[in-house]
Amino acid sequence: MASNKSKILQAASELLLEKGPSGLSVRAIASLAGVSTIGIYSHFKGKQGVLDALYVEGFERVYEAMSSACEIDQPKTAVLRGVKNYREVAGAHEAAYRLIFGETNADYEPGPEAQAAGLRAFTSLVELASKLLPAGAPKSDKQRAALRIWALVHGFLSLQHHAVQGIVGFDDWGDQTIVAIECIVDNILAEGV
Amino acid sequence: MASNKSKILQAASELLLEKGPSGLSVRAIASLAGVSTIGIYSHFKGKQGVLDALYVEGFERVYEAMSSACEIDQPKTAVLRGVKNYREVAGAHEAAYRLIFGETNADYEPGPEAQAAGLRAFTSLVELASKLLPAGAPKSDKQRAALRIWALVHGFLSLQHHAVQGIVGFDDWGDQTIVAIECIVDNILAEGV
DNA sequence: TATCTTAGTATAACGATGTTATGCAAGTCA
DNA sequence: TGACTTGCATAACATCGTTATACTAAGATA
Repeated sequence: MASNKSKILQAASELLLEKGPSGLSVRAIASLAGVSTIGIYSHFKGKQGVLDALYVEGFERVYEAMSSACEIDQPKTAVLRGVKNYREVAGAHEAAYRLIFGETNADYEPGPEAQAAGLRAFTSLVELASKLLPAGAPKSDKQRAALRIWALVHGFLSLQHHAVQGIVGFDDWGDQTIVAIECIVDNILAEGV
Repeated sequence: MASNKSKILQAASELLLEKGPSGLSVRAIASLAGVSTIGIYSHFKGKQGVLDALYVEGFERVYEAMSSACEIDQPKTAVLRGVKNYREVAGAHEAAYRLIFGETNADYEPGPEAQAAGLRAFTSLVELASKLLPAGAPKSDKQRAALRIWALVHGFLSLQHHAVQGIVGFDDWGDQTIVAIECIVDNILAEGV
């Protein structure tokens, strides 16, 4: 039997997906989970706690997407695989992705555990990007390479999620992302960061 | 004498800047502007209308940043100037920038006028990016080039605004953006899109 | 056994939010 | 003048996140 705690998380996830951020109220979560509103406060630290849990879930998916790509030996192939994985995760769980990037609740600030999950995900991305650099490259170089890749991939996703979608008829966001990433990756391989 | 309408806008802008999104309540705006809450509904279409006005303001600044860079003849110099202008605008008006990218109020969806302002800004960006392509290049190619640049610049800004700021000690976001943009620009100049 | 502590729940309420119904004052035009 | 629109103020509405209070059930301790 599922615990009330897990039922609350499940309900919150469903609501965020189907009703959007504005439908994610404490009362709605409690009602869908079949508990009283106070349950949100006994099992989590209020709405903030529930959002934190979803935030962690979201970044853990990113972590796995990067880690699995890390297993590929060939550096460029591994990075491109990671980018595709990242886009798949962001597409399949758009609500969680928006939460991660602060587009869900302006008041929400991730708590310590949530930030730790973000750090783990970023670390796995740095590890993936490091494959493009010499083994002994300094940490700051690795981070720079990772950020360059992440900025580009996330930038495309953010524009894609944004109203620009309506402005410019465009159906090959994924291909465009890959082309641009290849350009950046080749540059890193050739010149470092 | 300033009209009540302009006083409301001014108050909303100040509140968003100083108190953040959560401080931007209808009552707070009205109070700071020295009008009654109902004034927000006679002069604008409620909170949505005020946000629309700020949204338009924000995109108009982006438009100007792109247009002024367009006056530079040398293509690469013009684009780099545009990127620097864009980052300056986003930095000087971070609250407005976040509003534009949906990080302020999850419920808010830009109305028709706001979307039109966004389109104008994007058009000026396409015009700027077009300098990198042959004069007769198809519109879709120009849009692709513009999106590639925009995604990278915005991606860096979004990560910079994000919690990543705390995760990775990093103080040369601007330089990193320029380096990556140069890579993309050179690639477009050499191979098209 | 009897009492105490603790966790989880339910009800109801608090303050704050966006919005609106009602009423009033002033100006405009027939 | 009389009918009308426009702008404002007050007060109220439903909903939001949160919490104070009280109750139940289980486990621990004497």
